[in-house]
Amino acid sequence: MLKKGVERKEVLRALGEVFRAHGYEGASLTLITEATGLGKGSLYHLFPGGKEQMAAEVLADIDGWFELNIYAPLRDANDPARAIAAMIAGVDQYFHSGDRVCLVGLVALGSARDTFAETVDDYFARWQVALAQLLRRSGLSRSQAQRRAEDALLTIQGALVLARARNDAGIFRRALSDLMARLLAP
Amino acid sequence: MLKKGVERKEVLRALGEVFRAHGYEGASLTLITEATGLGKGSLYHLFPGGKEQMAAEVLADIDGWFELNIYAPLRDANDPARAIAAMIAGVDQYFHSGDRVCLVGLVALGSARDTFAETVDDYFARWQVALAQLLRRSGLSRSQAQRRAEDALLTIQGALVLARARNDAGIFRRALSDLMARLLAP
DNA sequence: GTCTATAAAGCGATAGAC
DNA sequence: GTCTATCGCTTTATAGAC
Repeated sequence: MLKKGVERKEVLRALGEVFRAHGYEGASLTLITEATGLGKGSLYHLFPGGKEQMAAEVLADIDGWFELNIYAPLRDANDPARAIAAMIAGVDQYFHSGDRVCLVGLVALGSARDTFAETVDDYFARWQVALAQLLRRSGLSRSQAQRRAEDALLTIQGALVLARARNDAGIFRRALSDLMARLLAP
Repeated sequence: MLKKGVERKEVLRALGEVFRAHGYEGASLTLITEATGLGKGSLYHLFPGGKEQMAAEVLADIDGWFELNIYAPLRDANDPARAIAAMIAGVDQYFHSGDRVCLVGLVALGSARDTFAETVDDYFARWQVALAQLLRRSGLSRSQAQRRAEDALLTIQGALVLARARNDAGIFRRALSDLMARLLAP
């Protein structure tokens, strides 16, 4: 029965890609059955709450990934420069160097925003706090650290939007590179 | 018959708000009839191409606004500092200090991106060129100017996403304020 | 636990009266 | 130029066989 958990994870990954590609509104059950290889019956057996539950679990899964791979390392870090470099590398990896959209940002812009408002806010809030506390430890004032962390989050989101709009992954790479320098500045 | 043009503009404004609120996919004809006060018959009389034509004309209308109020002033400016301040003020006004989503960015993230790819790319490309040329005239190198203009566009988009995600318009105000300083730096 | 069949509602789009 | 009625299709969701 441990297999169940593993398989669910796999389904969530596939669901995530569908939501990323078509948005919450645009991700129809037809598209979802194709992406997961599961019939509607199986899907509603796994997710009795339907599409909303699917999206909620996908968002929770994403949150878990960032908690493990981004937020926690930020919190536990001793060396700010190394930690920031690791964060940037993790972000670059996660978003496939700008090819992959941020589902949390996408949900925030759409009409599903209200449904997932708390999850969306939490995702960014915890990121910002973890990063700001690291920057504070590196010598910045409380307000400087907070403002710089805000700038980091916003830069990543903006780079993802612009890279997609202009179909130029270089935008994302350049933005991350500049961001790292800005975060490490004295 | 001049009235016709005026009324069409009004319909396009209403359409724009529906698309902004629900995205291209989420903007159903029911929502559109409610927002415009027009029945389906009238809508298809005005826009024989249906929803796609509606969105295309809304995007063209937005493009026209930016051309007139942002790009052209940027191109014609003599005083870079004044021109950048004017751009920032115009952006702040247009996006209602972060309360209003950027439809072009929203379309870029969704699955309608391919349909409107050229329009979306053009919107950002012309903005970047106009801004970069101004920065060039203010003494920056070609690559510096281009990179800084890219940063400006990406910052605005990211600020809109994050402000909406966190439901905090202050994020947008702060981002614009910081951006102005960054653009004017030597 | 997965499937097919189907329900009920909503979708974009069209026809035709006025 | 605007309306109502309606078409054909797709949507989410359910029921029941296996």
